[in-house]
Amino acid sequence: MEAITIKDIAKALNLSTSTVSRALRGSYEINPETKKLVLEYAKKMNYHPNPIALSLKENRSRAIGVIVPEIANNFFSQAINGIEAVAYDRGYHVVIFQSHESYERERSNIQHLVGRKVDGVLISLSGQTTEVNHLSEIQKRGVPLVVFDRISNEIEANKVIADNFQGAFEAAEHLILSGRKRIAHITSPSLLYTTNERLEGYKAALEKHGIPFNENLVRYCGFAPEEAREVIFELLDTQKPDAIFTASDRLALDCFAAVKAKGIDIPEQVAFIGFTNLQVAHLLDPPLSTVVQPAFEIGKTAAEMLLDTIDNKRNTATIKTIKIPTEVNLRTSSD
Amino acid sequence: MEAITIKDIAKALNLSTSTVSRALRGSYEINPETKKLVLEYAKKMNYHPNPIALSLKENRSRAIGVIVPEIANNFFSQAINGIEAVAYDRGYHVVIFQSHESYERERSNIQHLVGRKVDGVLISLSGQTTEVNHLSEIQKRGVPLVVFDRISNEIEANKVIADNFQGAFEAAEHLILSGRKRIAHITSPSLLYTTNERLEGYKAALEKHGIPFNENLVRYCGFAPEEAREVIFELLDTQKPDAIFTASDRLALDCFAAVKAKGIDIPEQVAFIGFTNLQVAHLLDPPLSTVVQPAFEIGKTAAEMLLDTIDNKRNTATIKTIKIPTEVNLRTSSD
DNA sequence: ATCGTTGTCGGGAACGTTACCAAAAAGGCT
DNA sequence: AGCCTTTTTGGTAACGTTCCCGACAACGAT
Repeated sequence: MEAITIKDIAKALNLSTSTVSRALRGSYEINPETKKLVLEYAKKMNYHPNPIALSLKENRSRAIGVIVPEIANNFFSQAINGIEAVAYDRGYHVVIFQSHESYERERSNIQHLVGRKVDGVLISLSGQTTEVNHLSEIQKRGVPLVVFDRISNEIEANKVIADNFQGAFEAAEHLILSGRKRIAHITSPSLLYTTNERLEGYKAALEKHGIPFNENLVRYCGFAPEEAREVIFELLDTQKPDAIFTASDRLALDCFAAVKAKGIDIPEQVAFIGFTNLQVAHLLDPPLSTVVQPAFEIGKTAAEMLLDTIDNKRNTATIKTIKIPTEVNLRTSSD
Repeated sequence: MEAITIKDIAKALNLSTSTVSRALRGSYEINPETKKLVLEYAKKMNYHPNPIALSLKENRSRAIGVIVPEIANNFFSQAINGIEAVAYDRGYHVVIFQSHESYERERSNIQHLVGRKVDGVLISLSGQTTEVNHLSEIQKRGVPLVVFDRISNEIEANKVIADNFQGAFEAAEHLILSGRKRIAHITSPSLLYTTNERLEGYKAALEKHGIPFNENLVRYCGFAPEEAREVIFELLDTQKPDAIFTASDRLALDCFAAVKAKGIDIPEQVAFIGFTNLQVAHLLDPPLSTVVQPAFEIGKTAAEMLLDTIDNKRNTATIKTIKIPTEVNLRTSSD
């Protein structure tokens, strides 16, 4: 069973395709009776306009593309839910892609999206992405772009991020106030923007409380599965921290597991606080203190910005970075 | 900056579009020198064929669609990773959609996918889906379909599922062997196929060990956020179970939280085992026993089946259901 | 010299849709 | 009666690509 087209309708009703087309979109310049005839027949035959033909003609698709490193990451899947909520409301479809932290995949995804004529792109950069030519290129092609969470200073676009500095500051300060002195910070590769923001927050808290910054207590950790475990073991052995502040979902879990595997008591020997969106943080042993990012709201805000520029409701000349507050959830792991 | 087309190349090189087209796809009947000329110019100008035009012409897109209830569910995001792994290898893009457990959204997603001429669809049914006309319709249109995990008996298609019966059987049996008598089963809405499979496994284990099946110990629970909590509270109060076996990620977490909130000791008072793909099961308090489904492998297998039928490497006349073994991971919550 | 063959290319239609330009009929105006 | 609007419809090009068909030259064979 093939899909019915405007031509089929035209033939069946002895009309021209242009008449049918206009009737279907309710043009004023068409006889009400003809219009009714066409609409009824279309309904009966379950006619749906071919979106591909429309895209080819109009150079748009009524869909926006989203690229995230990993949907298995709770933060990103929640952000996507925020994006979908507003996009769906405003009549846009959302096409989801994963870069799997690979720069190559990210490029390929971008290629595919612009080829498919998405009306805009929302992206959170992969951990390997060090240059952003692929992004400025689609901007040159006129594709609206909003970067969220994993942003880069090198790209001029609207951006939405959590207040990483503030979150990290509060987390570190809390550890300090509970009497910890050797506060380690385990974080993502240093080329990520969020990494630096969080590091700065951490440093600021130390400085405020007169604790000298000790480079040896900071570890950058890539995305390889076994890497985190090794990094944390080495850190524990050589630096003997009395607190750990981690910078992401993934790292929090890996570190948490590693510390427990070593038989170190949390929070007695080492206090722990993570920057994460885990929904199970309160069910862990012990319950994990977290800095939570408003993932859904970040997605929602980013999508709104994007759709506003697409629909020309936003001044495209001025770009803007929206920062959304984080929230600190203290539980027993950092007591 | 607009994308360059075959016409542009033709004009620039004083050739016809047909010649350029053939040169680009390396047709034998084209002068090697002309071919070289065209290819070099195309490369220089960064030419990429317009996939939309191709789709319109060829009625296909080199993309497959995936519809899952919720990507925030670990099982599904892992399954998607399995799907992407094989699709990427075989030159197909993967378009991800969420039904959010809504039948309407599922229909709308299907519509969008066939409109966009995906070459095949992988779907895991929403919790609200009771009839599958939207699926048989796309089959009639010739779109290959594979259903995975959340399958339905009413649709005739290739299917991939975990061995739910076996997993449930082993879980229940383990609880029985550890001396539990009143084993509750909290599960998803009864119209889901997996629900029944797991229920049957649970029943079979009871029967094997001479424990009469008690309907009051079984609870079906929808997808509303607060529902699980109420259901489990009511169950605990009225039935006093000494063990709970839950049928999904979501339910396991909600129940786990509810039981702990009530101050009931796990596993002392109530043993607990979940059917889940949580990556943090071993970090919970106490570590959670689970029946894990090979999500990645399920996705991989389903995608392979789909791509095989798309590429005509598979006999489309015979349909098949592949069942993949589950694995039971015993931890302290069920001691 | 004529013919068929081979190699190389261009023209046009088609995929489904919309937009522009005509065209025909009907009606109103002077 | 002649002309100009208005209403309603049809024809065609265009979006980017491929594919079928035909054209034309060069070439060897008869």
